Amino acid sequence: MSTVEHRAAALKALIASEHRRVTSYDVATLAGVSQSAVSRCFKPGASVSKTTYELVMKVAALLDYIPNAAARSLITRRSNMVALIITNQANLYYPELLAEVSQQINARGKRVLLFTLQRESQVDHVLADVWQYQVDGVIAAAQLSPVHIAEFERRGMPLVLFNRTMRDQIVNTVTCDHLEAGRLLASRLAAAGHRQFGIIGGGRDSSVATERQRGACERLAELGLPPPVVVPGQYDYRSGAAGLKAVIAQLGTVPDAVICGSDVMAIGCLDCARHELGLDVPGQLSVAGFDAVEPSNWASYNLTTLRQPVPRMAAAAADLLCERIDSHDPGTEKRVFSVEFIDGATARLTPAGATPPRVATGLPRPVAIM
Amino acid sequence: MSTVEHRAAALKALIASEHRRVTSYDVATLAGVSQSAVSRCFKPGASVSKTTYELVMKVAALLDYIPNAAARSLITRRSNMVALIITNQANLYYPELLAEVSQQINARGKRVLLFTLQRESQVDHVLADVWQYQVDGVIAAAQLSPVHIAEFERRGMPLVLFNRTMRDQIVNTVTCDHLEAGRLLASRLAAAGHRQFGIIGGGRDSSVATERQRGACERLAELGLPPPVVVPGQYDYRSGAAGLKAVIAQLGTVPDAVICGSDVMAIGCLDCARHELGLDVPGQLSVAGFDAVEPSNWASYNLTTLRQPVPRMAAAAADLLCERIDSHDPGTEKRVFSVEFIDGATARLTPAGATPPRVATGLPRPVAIM
DNA sequence: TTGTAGGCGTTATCAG
DNA sequence: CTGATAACGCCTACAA
Repeated sequence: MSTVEHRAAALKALIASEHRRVTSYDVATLAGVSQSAVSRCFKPGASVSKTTYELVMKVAALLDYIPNAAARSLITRRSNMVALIITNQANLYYPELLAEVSQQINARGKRVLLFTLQRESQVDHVLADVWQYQVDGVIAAAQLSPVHIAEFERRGMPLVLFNRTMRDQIVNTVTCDHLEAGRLLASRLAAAGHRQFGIIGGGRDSSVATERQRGACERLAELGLPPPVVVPGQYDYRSGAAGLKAVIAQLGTVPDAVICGSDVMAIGCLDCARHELGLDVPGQLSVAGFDAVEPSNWASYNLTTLRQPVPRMAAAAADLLCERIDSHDPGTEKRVFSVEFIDGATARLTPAGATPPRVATGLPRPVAIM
Repeated sequence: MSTVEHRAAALKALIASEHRRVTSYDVATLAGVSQSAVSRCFKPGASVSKTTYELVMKVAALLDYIPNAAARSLITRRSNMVALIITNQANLYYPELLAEVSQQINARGKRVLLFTLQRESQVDHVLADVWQYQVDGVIAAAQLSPVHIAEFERRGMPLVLFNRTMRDQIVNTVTCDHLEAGRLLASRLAAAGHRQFGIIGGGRDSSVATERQRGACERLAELGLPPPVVVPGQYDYRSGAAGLKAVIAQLGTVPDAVICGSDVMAIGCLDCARHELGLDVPGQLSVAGFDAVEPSNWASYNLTTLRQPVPRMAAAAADLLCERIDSHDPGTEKRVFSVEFIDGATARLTPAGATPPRVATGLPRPVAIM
């Protein structure tokens, strides 16, 4: 007499010899039910009797059967995959972004198909793959052109941009208010008496750095302070040192404060100031960054910086995308978060809320800065 | 008279109204060829006349047609996807690993399905997804149990472990020789006259830290030095400071050198020694790490450490996996890389190749240390 | 609750 | 080189 275990083993051997996979049909045959019954057992909330369910599951386990996602997505037209397009830089500087997005997407029953970009030019290649793989939606932490955005539109592919803003584009985004962040930093530094600023910006393709820089400049102008010296940077450690020297060269003297477009540049700036130029920070020079990356909090730096709520932003991006996927509604939405001020030890600051210097324009001073 | 462009536009509208995708059949109809002809045009190296090819491609472009990967993988039994399983920690400390692996996999015509692990317990969940999605192979930078490994075997799923070794398991791995790295560091420090060592290890589940630690201890014993004080760590900044204090407490004095299981811990140790305990590093205490992460090279640290050739290892992992996938050969292989010594400024060292102290056991001294 | 039958969109085979 | 036809493994009305 042959038990179901024995017959399962024999069937498995046969299947292996035929170089094919275990299918729902195999399970059905062995369990003595129809193929659709098996299918229903693997669909949550389907109508199956408890007896059938248990029998099918037992046989499935015996055969190591697992439904084939490709076949499923063919008929459901849902791959349950989301593409995540991210630049190398973004992952280097916010490694937690990836983990958070991935966790959030998985928590919503979808998988992440990952594409990392080394160069801007790889975008076209990556998008071709995205269309092929029939992902349900895309989260992009990379610069897309309006032409690319239009293609998403045309194909009806839900898209969420992470920390990228596109002027005049109707598209879902999750961002921090980087303009406000730049203004805030300028306000706080100006309130503490800094007058001459240097700014080390980010790359040309980064809307984030541009916004931060614009916010700071705007605010300094409002306060009637002398125009800051602005030099470009590439977001890396070396840019910080090079940027500081360039600022000093252009100014002919050491500025009161340097605002850097990212923490890594701020740290480069800081190390250069202290170890290479022998400057006292914050005594002679204040240095501030953006992002609050892990090293900014280390004892050797203790950087004055602004933190983005990356985990919350990642969750929002996942949320927003899944909403768009499930609702089939092409409407767009922008979710904007505020930064958190990190009062480190690399800038001379007066306590938040202290009276800032009267603004040159004579405007009433803002009620609250933070 | 209706041009092909007009008819394409009309067909697209029809397809959209039917809520279905553009298929190769649509292209075939519009181009006046068979569906198989269209299929062949998208298969590199297939036998198609130039005329047909160009006609089909033109029509395909007009319709925005792109082959459906799910349907293809159903029949070819190849998804051209590779799962990458990585712990959050690994991505935090080696963010370049992800980018490199991803690039290498893409360069080989495959995509990366990403799974990040927050906890060990998520492995089972992740593996279930891996089977569902019919990936062609898996690269794992996470700890898998022998039971998991056996399941890969059973399902004939190619697997490459990244920087994890499994005793008595027949499995493909790409690793650094961490035992050798630990020995090397101990040798160099001992050669420079350090006698009493402290070691801050890694978590229990990390074979990497264990090997490094074992190598160092082994070598110190061979050299007849007093047994080092070993304390556990969790790979993070705080563990470095806590570890240093624990070592000092256990020893009753400051050791000559502390070997840390990772750079981040070494940096924590360094900051604690300098800023909290007021110790002169390397004057009173030498500190060394492992991994040569980016901050280890910053001016404030300039850490003595060992670098793993991460890009080469990533390429090797991708290579090895693709080989296993394409060859259908279940044979396994282990690729082992050597670390590179980074002679920073946090340890007193004599130049490489200088005569080390005679070993206590009287064995002939090794020909070359590096 | 269960089984039957058709189709998702592609590639592979084979005859012409 | 080209076209007809049969899979691939599953989901889903629909009928029983």
